[in-house]
Amino acid sequence: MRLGDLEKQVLQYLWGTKSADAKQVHSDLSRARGGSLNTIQSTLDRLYKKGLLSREKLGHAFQYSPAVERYEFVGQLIQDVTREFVDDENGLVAAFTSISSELSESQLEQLEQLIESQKVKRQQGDCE
Amino acid sequence: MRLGDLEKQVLQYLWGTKSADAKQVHSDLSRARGGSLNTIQSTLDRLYKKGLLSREKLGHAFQYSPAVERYEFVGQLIQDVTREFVDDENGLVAAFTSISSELSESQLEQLEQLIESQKVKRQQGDCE
DNA sequence: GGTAAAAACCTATTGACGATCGGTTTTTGC
DNA sequence: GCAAAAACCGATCGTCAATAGGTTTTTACC
Repeated sequence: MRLGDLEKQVLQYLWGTKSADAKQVHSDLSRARGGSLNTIQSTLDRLYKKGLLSREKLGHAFQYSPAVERYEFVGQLIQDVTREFVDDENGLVAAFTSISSELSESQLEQLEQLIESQKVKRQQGDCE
Repeated sequence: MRLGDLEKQVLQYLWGTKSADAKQVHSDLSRARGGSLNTIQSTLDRLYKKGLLSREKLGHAFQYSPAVERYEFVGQLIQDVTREFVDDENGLVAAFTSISSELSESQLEQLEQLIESQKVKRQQGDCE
């Protein structure tokens, strides 16, 4: 999934506001960077076609909102990039090893809890 | 850091063999996909200029080898992609949350140990 | 030391793709 | 129905990877 700079900005914007039409996005983003409404429109359209945004006719214009949860998406990208460069099953863990030294105390703490709760979740009812 | 398909293949190849010259890379990779020696040469050169390979004149030809450790590199990519889409400090952890459900039992185990050893490492001598 | 082969290097050309925007069609509201 | 707004189409530009031909440089051997 290749995203250009503007696409990223727009996506970020929508993660922040949850929902907006082209005009809104343009008026907020163009403040800092200029560009025409059309550019924003086709960027929104591109993101929509990539499945990253959903849209709905609300009155006159399309109302766009993120179709993917922010951290879901980043998680997906992480898995993509891992699979892309690592064959074996434990590549993610290996890559994480090299990251671990740069994590803060509290991040380590959070991760530990995350893992713990994941393990608990599996012991009791392995639903779905 | 944008890498094309061939660049990835070459990088993977060199992570596997540790060191090779253009001719070797070409003869091994072209078996499956064809392409000229020149293509491999400029791909190696591009990767070298990106800092992903190092090279050394060995006899006549350049001997290329990875300048980055495989999992270091993937770890870097993970951090890049995280920073790119997440502002706050805990983005990586949040993204990891969405990944955690897809991890195997043993992967969770490994991560837990990794975190534990990292914590221990910090308690005793917080060197450098 | 001159010459032929090999390697490095330079330089297009092609193909994707994002960014940008002009122009046309469709929709909407009065 | 008509004017304004929005959607849609298409063209151009810039970037960059892939590819490979051609030229220069290096190497090795006689």
